[in-house]
Amino acid sequence: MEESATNTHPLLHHWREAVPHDRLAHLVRDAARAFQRALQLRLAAHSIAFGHWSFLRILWEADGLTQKELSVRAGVMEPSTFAAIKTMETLGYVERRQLPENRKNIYVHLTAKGRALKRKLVPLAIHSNSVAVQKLSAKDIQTTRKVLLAMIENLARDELENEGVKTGKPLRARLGTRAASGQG
Amino acid sequence: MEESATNTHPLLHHWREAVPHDRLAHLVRDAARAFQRALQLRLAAHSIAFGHWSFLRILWEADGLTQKELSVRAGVMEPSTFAAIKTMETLGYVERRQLPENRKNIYVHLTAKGRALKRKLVPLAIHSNSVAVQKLSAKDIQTTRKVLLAMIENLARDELENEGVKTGKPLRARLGTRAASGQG
DNA sequence: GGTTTATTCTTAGGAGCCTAAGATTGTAGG
DNA sequence: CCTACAATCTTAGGCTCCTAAGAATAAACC
Repeated sequence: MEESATNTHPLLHHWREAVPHDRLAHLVRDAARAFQRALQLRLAAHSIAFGHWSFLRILWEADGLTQKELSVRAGVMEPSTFAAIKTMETLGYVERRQLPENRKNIYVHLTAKGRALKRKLVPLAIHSNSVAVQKLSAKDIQTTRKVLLAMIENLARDELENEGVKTGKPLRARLGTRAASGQG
Repeated sequence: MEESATNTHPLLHHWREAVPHDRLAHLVRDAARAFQRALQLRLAAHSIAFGHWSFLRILWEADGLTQKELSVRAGVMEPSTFAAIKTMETLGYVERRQLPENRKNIYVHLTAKGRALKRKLVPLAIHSNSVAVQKLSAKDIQTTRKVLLAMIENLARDELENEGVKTGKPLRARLGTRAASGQG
């Protein structure tokens, strides 16, 4: 490739032609970054961190969840949630409350300020998604959704199965029950 | 959702049912993380950092590239490449060389040690990919590839078009020429 | 030739996510 | 009750990637 066509965005590089069979992971990765950049740029115009978006969206639908529940729904580990929620508390988007009946759990509640963001932010996400799916058929999108979901499940299942068979570290049984059924 | 089914891997949470139309970005994101986890676990058994993998693979195919060229091919920014290559140099996988004809460029060359990793590491990636595509038809995979690529291009094009129209920061023209043609 | 501009590498600092391990609180069993 | 275990939050530190800005070099222009 000595052509060196007009250089564009890094993410656009040479996907167009060189797509051997083992590049699927790269493609998914690049797509994820493209999505993140797109939304991040729009959120930045409102001074919202990308990492807060996921939690805001969950809380708009279900206020008062614990950090643990937020972690599960956002698909991230507890420390990630903890850091994000702490910052969001500082920014005045949420409050962290304890109940006398269970002082272990921290219940996260939106403030009026946090609730008000919904109206501003949701359209940004919708727009990003619209941009992404331009000129693509609903059928192909649906197939992609199915494939992505299946890959997530395939990889998660494999990880669970390989639990104790690690060459290096023991890794402990940190993933809980092995409930991955089959295909969806 | 007070059900609290047997808790599984965070990435598996509630994708199965709740997939409204604006969750495509999430799905792509989760898939990317699943891929990363899968490969990372296997690479860790050989004490290879996930972030080095991309560069090793590029160098196996094209040794002696500059850091800039590596950045473009890996789809990351220069500082990311710089940090990775520096570490890889410390680990003895690559050497950084300068030529008298152009003292600005740094040419990155694999060492014997770096070259030897190929035999060990490539099978790991192939296996990860095989796991991911289990039970999926070649046709659906192909569609997914097409859709992901189109989304990357759609989002990149949009970013370029919105270049100067930022509400917040000027953002400068850091993306170079606006070469995004049309559809692929 | 000398000044401006562009390219490339580098430094500095931050966001988002992770694992490992500690602290606290709740639960179960003897 | 009191110990052992489990669940949740928290701390500490690391990895990957980013933007912004500085430094060095090359290329372009007058």
